[in-house]
Amino acid sequence: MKVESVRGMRDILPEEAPLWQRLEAEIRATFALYGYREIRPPLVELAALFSRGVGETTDVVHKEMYVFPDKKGLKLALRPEATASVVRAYVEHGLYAKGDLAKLYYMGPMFRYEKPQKGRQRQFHQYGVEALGSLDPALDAEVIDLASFLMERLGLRREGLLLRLNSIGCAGDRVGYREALRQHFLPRASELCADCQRRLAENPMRILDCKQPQCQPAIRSAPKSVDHLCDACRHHFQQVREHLDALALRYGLDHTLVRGFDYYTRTVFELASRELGAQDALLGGGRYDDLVELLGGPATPGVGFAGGMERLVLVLQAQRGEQTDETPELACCVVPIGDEARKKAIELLARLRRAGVSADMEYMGRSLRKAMQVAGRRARYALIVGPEELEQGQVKVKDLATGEQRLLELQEFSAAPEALRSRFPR
RNA sequence: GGGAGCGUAGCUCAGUGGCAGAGCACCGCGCUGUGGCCGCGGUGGUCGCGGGUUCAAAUCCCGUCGCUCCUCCCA
Repeated sequence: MKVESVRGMRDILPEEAPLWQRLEAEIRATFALYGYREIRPPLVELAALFSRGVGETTDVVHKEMYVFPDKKGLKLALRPEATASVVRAYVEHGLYAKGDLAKLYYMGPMFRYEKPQKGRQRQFHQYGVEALGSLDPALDAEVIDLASFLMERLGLRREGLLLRLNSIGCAGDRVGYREALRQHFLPRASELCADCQRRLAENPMRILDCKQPQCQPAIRSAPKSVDHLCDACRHHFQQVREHLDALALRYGLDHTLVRGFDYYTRTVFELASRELGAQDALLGGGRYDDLVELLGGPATPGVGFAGGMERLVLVLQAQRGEQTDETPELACCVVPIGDEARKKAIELLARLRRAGVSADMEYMGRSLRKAMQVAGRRARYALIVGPEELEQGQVKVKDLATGEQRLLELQEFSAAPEALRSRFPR
């Protein structure tokens, strides 16, 4: 049997893990600043949750979802996105009963059966927020502000980002809008690509998304969703834009932005990077005022966004390339000389760790010179434990940055943790 | 889903029919108990996998798996 990872599923190795940890910490801190609390739904849900919530005809559900039967034949799915899961949890646990706005965030792996390439894996990671319970357009703007602020904190230059905005109206508006699109595209069907001819029957809004050159003329002259909004939706969109202006958030209106999931209503937006190549979408989101009710809860509006972590890691890696961080991982490396000293060294090593001094030892049977070399790479200090020192009741501490050496009494290892720790300043 | 390129040592890659290589990394020695520089030596490979052509295949052909890029879709 050949052991290798499954296509599209990759290991995040220790080398890369600190970057992920930093990214995760930055995301959590930012979400907390905006009053969001973490929710951790399971990775596996009933497949029906997504076919109903996200939409049976969406690419993500009908082409890309991992679906499998469990031992009882129950149709399960690895989550392709998390909004449906969060809303399911919201309904299932009656979070609405608290009569307040629920501000929830999540972070974790998602699964889509796609062709892998740079910045796109089959198991990938998303972070996102969901604000459930308010129709306030200020909340739409806040969610966009949050997304934008997070990118700033991660050091993405504003000029490198592109915020696209649109409103696709409420369910009622879309009935009329779809009809208008159908009337527009039907006489031009022969100009459209094969995919779009199919979309014309299934979901004409999808045509707006098409990038095929042959479809562009018909798309450019197509009716705009913003011209088919009811009074309430038009007012809402106007308010969102005013709030964005007040927050000095720059955006471009994109009448072809319709997003890939069926649950969106009214505000939809996307943030892309100009510096990422083909997979340039950083995050996307919008309002979904019908989803809670659709999944069995009371009519409750919602707004949120989700972003991909792989792409942020790519951006952060590019940034890191310019600077070098040479802080050693450990405070101390214990280097014993001889078998007798080694026994004592193991004891001292345990004491260091209990005092909060990160420390490790040579386990590979390397020569003293080699052990010192490794210590020089991994740690700030080398603790040399040899027969000569032990005879005096001492060990030697070498500062590997300066080369200075001093002696340390063995009694010091029995002192208070803070005292011992102070002997190894980083 | 469609198109193109690439898989050779842990890493980066050279080798394009004739003994599988270099640099870096790793280990040892010079320097018997002290790292970073230098020098010398060494370990390490089913040449992604399977089949075919050939006296002979890392090299040519077919298939397959994986990665990368474009397209598509998206995060």
